[in-house]
Parts: sequence; C-alpha cells; structure tokens
Amino acid sequence: MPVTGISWQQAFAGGWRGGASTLGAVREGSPAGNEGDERPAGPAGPAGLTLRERKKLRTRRALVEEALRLFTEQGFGETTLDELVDAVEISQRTFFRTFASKEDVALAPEKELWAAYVAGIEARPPGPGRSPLASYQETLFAAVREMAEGWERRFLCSRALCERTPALLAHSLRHCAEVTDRVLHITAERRPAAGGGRDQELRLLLLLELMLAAWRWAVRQWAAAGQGADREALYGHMREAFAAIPDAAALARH
Amino acid sequence: MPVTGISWQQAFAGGWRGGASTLGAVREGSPAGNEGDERPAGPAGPAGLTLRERKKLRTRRALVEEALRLFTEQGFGETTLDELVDAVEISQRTFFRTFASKEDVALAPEKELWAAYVAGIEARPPGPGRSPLASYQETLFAAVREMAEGWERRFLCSRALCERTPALLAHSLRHCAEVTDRVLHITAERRPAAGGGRDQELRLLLLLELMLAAWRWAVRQWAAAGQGADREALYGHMREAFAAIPDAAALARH
DNA sequence: GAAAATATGCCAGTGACCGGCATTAGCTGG
DNA sequence: CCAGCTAATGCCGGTCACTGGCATATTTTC
Repeated sequence: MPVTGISWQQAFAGGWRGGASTLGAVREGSPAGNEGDERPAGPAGPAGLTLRERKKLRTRRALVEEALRLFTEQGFGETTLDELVDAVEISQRTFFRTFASKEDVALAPEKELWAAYVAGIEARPPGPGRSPLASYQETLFAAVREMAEGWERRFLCSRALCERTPALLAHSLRHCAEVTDRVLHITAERRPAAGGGRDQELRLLLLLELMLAAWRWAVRQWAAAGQGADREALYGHMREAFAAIPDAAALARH
Repeated sequence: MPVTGISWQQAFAGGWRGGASTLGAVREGSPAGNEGDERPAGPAGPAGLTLRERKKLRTRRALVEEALRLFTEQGFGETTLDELVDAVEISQRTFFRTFASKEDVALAPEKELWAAYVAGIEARPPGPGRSPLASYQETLFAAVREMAEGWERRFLCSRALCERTPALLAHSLRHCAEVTDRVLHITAERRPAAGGGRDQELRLLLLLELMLAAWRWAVRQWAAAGQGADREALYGHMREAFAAIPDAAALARH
C-alpha cells in the first residue's frame, strides 16, 4: 500500500451540487441557453431528470470520485479497472458505456470545464468592439465560475495525476487541441464574408493558443500551491498569466 | 484490403542518408558538438558505428518504413503489431526494445526533428542582442535543414496518420510539450542571475508556445498540400506562419 | 579462440477494451 | 395495478498491446 503525500480524508470533504450540466460526455440536445425545468410529460425529478438519468449521473459521479481517489492513492497505472468497478459495484461493461477509456474518467473534471467553455463561446458572440483575446479570456473566467461546488478539488486531483502520468497528459493535451479546433470553427463561421480569410484565422489561432498557454501555466502554479488552493487563488494565477501576454507580445515584435 | 488515396510506390521512393543522428530514442553520451569520427579502439564502421549499432539502426529504420507503410495503407488501429514485426521479421520482444510503444514508431520522424531542435538549442546560445523568438525560429529552421534525405516523406506520412488517429495526435502533443519543458529549462539555466525570474520565464514560455502554434499551423498547411510537398514548401509555410506572429502580437496589446 | 557483454527469440501472463446475448429495471398506455 | 416496450446492465469470451523471465545466438574484448 504505497501512500502519497496528500491525505485523502482532508482532500475529499466536499460534495456535488445539482446542476444538470454533466450527464454524458457531450451535452444533451438542448441547443445552449433555454434551461427551463418543464418537460412535456413523464416523470421529471427534482432536477428535471428522469430516474434513469439521475441514476446514470450518480454512478458517473461515483466513478469519478472513486477513480480520483484510487489513482491518487496508488497511481494510475497501478490501479486496475477491476479494482475501480468493484469499488463502485458495477461491471466493466457499464464502465465503458459511461467513459470511453480509463484515462477519460481521470480527466472528467477537465472535460467538464472545456465543455462549459465551448458552450460559452457558442452562447455569446463577442461584441463588435471587443478584442477577441479579451473575449476568450472572459469566457474562460465565466466557465470556471459556473463549475459546480467541489469542482476545484476534483480538478486539482486530476491535474496532479496528469503531471505524474504521461498517458494522462497526452489525453489532456489532445482534448485541449480539439477544443481549440472547435472554438476556431465557431468563430470562423461567424465572420463568413469578413476580411482577412486565412490570415485572420491564423491570427485568431495564435491568440487562442497564447491564452491556452497562459492558462496551462496558471493551472500549474495553482496546483503547485498544494491542497489549500481554492478557486480565488486560481483567478489570481489566471490574472497574472493573462497580464503577461501583452508583455510577451511586445517581445514578439522584433 | 482498404486502399487510401496515396499510392505507396510513388510515396516511398527515397532512401536514407547516413548520419549517426538517430540510433536510439535519446542521443548517445556525446555532450553536443564534437562530432568527430575517431574512437579509442574497437571496430568502427563507415559511419563511426560498431557492427551491432549499425544492425540495430537497420532494423529500426526498417521498422519505421514498414510501420508507416502498413499504417497508411490499412490504418493504425487496424494494423496489429504482429503484422508489423512479421513483415520486418523480428519478434515482438525486439520491437519493444527498440520502441516504447506502437505509437512511438509512427512518430519517429517527428521525434527525430525535435531531438535535433533540442540539440540545436543546447549547442548555440543566442547572441546577446538577439530576440529569443527569432533565435527559437532560426534553430527550428536549422533542425529541419539537417534532417536526412527522405525525411519529409516520412514526416508527412506520420503527420497524415496523426490527423486520422487520435491516439497518435495525443502522443505527438505530449512529446511537443516535453520538448517545450526541456527548452525552457535549458534557457532558464543559462540566465542564473538575470533579472525577471518567474515573470521572465513565463514570457519565454509564451513566446515558445506561440512559435510552436505557428509551426503546427505551417505543418498542417504543408500536409494539406498533398504528396507533392517538398521541403522548400515547408519553409514557405513556416515563413508565412512566423510572419503572422507580430500581427497577432499587435492584437494582443489591447 | 575463450570469456564477457549484449541482443534476440520464445513463452506465458496481465490488463484494457469490445461485441454478443440474456436479464433486469424503468417507462408508457390501459 | 398490470402488460408491453425500451433501454441499461451484467456476464462471457475474445483480441491485442505490453512485460518479465530465461535460454540461445551474436558481437566484442582480451
């Protein structure tokens, strides 16, 4: 029984808040916005979900919780899927219908954030006078803000695992790249006849990747601070990292 | 037998050039620079390598060649390791002593480039008046320039596979991130008492990631051009992407 | 040419992941 | 409250990437 630095009991004291924002890996049909509680008919529970959906959510959350616990305690590679599914009392088959891979469950908190980010980009088009970079940044702040209670604990666990486990880092970076692509597609479709074309898209790509690099740095600093890191501290690191972007940009103009 | 767009015969006509730059995944002990042919004793072949080393290099190259062929012909996931090792007539065990994973062999051309890049960063410290971004860019040009003949063909195959296969993309991005870390460490160690500290490092990180984003864009454009893409075309895309960096930087200064 | 150092092949085992099928649990109309 | 439908789940067997151990073969060294 190898023991890592962080005590589990103190790291995992929080709970989950309601919010129907994370049923599956991808959001349900609702086309962003329009979050009413009503349904035409059928038994809709407290959160506007059927029993089946709530049950699925429960096992999904239990899986994430147990996975983060086991992986941080004994390591990602050292934990078998059988251990995990036994702890949650489901079959392997069910696990793979809930998550695409062993890595997926460890990165759930991160995927949650990026899903909210993409939704935010889709929801509010930037005002006419707004700088695209500022708009990207504000949307990221908003996405963090709307994460459920206890998210920061899970996210920090996930991040710590990424730094220990190359396979997780790889998956994380790929997902981030996919988000980049999606965001770029969305913004590109909005300016159909706007000037620039390819060049403009390249510039937007560079701005977005600049922000993502700053974000990754901020998260690293945050995670390095240890278990006492709360969300306010993350905002601080983000502000610091984003503030460095103009400085770096100045250096980039020969 | 599924057939992809590119005919194999026409895609794979080139050969390998000598150059002892890719024996193992990591370079041998020689501390950069100092590339003489002499050895104290022992049977040193034409390229300054022993028989054993040359043999290993041969199977390594054959593996890359066959892997790229099979993967592009029938897909990465659809090709089993047994097929590959049978084609090269070695055992699985030997494969895993040569490459760390199935993904690794498909990404060999990319790793080769980044190894040369890191070596270049280590070899020549930037002059006192040089902009760090310009220095990063020149080193990347130099790394591409020193790749062996036929590298562009292999690299393009590898890239095309990355875009088809999520697992390969993930591995590629992770390796790129590791290179980023290493480069940053090297440059950080060089300025031990130089001003700035954390802030300066963050700015360097942002510049480096900016260049890497531009590089990835350039490679994408290059690969999109299809099989007729030669190295000169890559330089063109790189110049275009790098030229966009100052423009994007201007947008990043509110 | 013998001894030491390495490389290779074979084999058996582990663990992630997937398709198929029977069973169960939740939903729907009477 | 009960049949009929849909969908989630569990079980089973199979594939395939990857690993450690050990015997064999090849290269290097003396």
